[in-house]
Amino acid sequence: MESDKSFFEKVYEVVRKIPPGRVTSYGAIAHYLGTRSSARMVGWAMNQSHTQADVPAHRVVNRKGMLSGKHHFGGPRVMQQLLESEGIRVTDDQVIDFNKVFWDPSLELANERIPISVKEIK
DNA sequence: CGATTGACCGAAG
DNA sequence: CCTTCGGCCAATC
Repeated sequence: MESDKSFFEKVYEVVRKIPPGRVTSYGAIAHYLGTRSSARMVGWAMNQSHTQADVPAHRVVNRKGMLSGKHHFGGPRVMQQLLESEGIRVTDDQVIDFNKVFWDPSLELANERIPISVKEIK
């Protein structure tokens, strides 16, 4: 079972499954892992994500769709460029149409079917 | 070992 | 919309 894997490893695994042109939030990942309240740990996992490979951390933003961790990519421009390169519109450190590009692991991975879930963001 | 910090979230005022 | 607060847990000081 996944019990062998650390919390961080689970986070990395989910992040790797984020399809191009999509983004998710720390809370969504935390919720998917069953630790909704530990969204901060997801952030910490991303901080250590540099130790892992193929972890598109740029597809993970906070619940507002803001590029909160852009400074951790080696430059404040890197994250935005990576997202725009995937077709995601970013303006002023915020993802445009966040509700449309939002990818919720607890929904997409649970059913393993067609993506695109129009989730309402407050 | 105690206190602080952190790529967060949600509720309350 | 804003700020403040509590919670959660690991890494760092």
